[in-house]
Amino acid sequence: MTNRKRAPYHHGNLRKALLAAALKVLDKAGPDAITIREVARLAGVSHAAPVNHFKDRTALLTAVATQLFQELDAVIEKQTEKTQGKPVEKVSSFINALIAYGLEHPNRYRLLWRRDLVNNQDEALQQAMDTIYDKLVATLERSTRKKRYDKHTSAVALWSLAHGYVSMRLDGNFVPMADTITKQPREQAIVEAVLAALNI
Amino acid sequence: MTNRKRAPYHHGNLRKALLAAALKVLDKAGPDAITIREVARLAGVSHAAPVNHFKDRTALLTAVATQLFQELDAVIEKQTEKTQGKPVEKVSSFINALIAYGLEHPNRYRLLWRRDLVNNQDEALQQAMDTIYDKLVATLERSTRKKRYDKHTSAVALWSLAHGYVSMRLDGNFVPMADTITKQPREQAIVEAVLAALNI
DNA sequence: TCCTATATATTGACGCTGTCTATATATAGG
DNA sequence: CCTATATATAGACAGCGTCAATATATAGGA
Repeated sequence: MTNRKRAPYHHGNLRKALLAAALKVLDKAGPDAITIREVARLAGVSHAAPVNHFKDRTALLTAVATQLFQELDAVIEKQTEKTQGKPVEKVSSFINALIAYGLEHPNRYRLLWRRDLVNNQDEALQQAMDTIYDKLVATLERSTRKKRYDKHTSAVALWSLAHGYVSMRLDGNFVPMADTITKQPREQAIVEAVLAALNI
Repeated sequence: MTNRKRAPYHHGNLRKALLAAALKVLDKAGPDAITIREVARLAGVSHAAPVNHFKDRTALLTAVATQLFQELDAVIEKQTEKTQGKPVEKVSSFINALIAYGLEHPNRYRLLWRRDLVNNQDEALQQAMDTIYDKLVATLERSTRKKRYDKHTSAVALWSLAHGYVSMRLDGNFVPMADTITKQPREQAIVEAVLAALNI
């Protein structure tokens, strides 16, 4: 009857230390730079110590990604909560928070979508992702205006737009510029356009 | 005065063979599976032979990516050429061709946007990418309807939407389904919605 | 308090990788 | 024919993930 949550034996809390080290490496050098041996070094343990907490590299990255999805959820929650007004304002806040998170934390955002690096069957990971998507759909449902498309089409459109935009920005494919007609920041213009098209 | 284009000495045309092998590995196992040693094995040469044609792994992947961008350009060109009608039809064809390519060639599409694996300063690569984007902007310019947003905002919106949608689909985040209101395939609905919002 | 089962950590090994150096060989062009 | 050059090989090195064997610290029952 050992309790996983209690401080462990030798290191103190190696699991937490490894996650912290992985996050540090991630922010500095990107997803591929997270190696078992490097995080072990940063935590001050041998290269084989992490296996007691993460069975392989994929498990470590899955845990990091799960944590980041929860962080993203919290950030979005905070932004949408303080937004007053019509449902469209809530949805707008949601999408803008998603975009802002990606631009502020490039490598964290990159890991979120490197599905080849994580265990996609992991329940905690799936739940963390689903939570966010479900909240978007729920927010869309608050809008009572007559829609041309169903709620999932709207969610997919907004999510795709935001994800595509952030991805391209992080890849350096387009620079942040204002629209020459509306004078808005480009990302604001495209989100607004899609919200209007969907009649949110 | 040697001519790079002529058949080389020992292998015949190792450069071409390496690129073909890399493409084969890519389709089967994804970008990360392309290793110098594996493509050398497939080409029947020693592990150090490729260095004469690609100075390192990044150079090899850059060449593959450049080739794929050219392939994508050709596919889009073919689709838009045979599309008759209003400018909006041309733009629609362009975006649909982009989406179709991604869904048909998942690993090729993935490599295109793995900027960490290629040399982003490579001129041929940049040119191949720019060619495609420039064609989208040029196609948008054919439309004479009064726009709410400038051509780059429109291009960014459409490109982001398509890229985000394909990325999420390839990650298995949403399944292909019809919109329950319009009965259209989801990707058709979202592209149509954005085209309408942009007044193309 | 001691004893033992278990959780945790270390050491060393294996095969894989990219890349470098030294060496070998085939071809081109004078 | 001869030499410079392009191309290919063989071997080495460090870093990686992972596994097996071993060591050690802790928990909980006797």
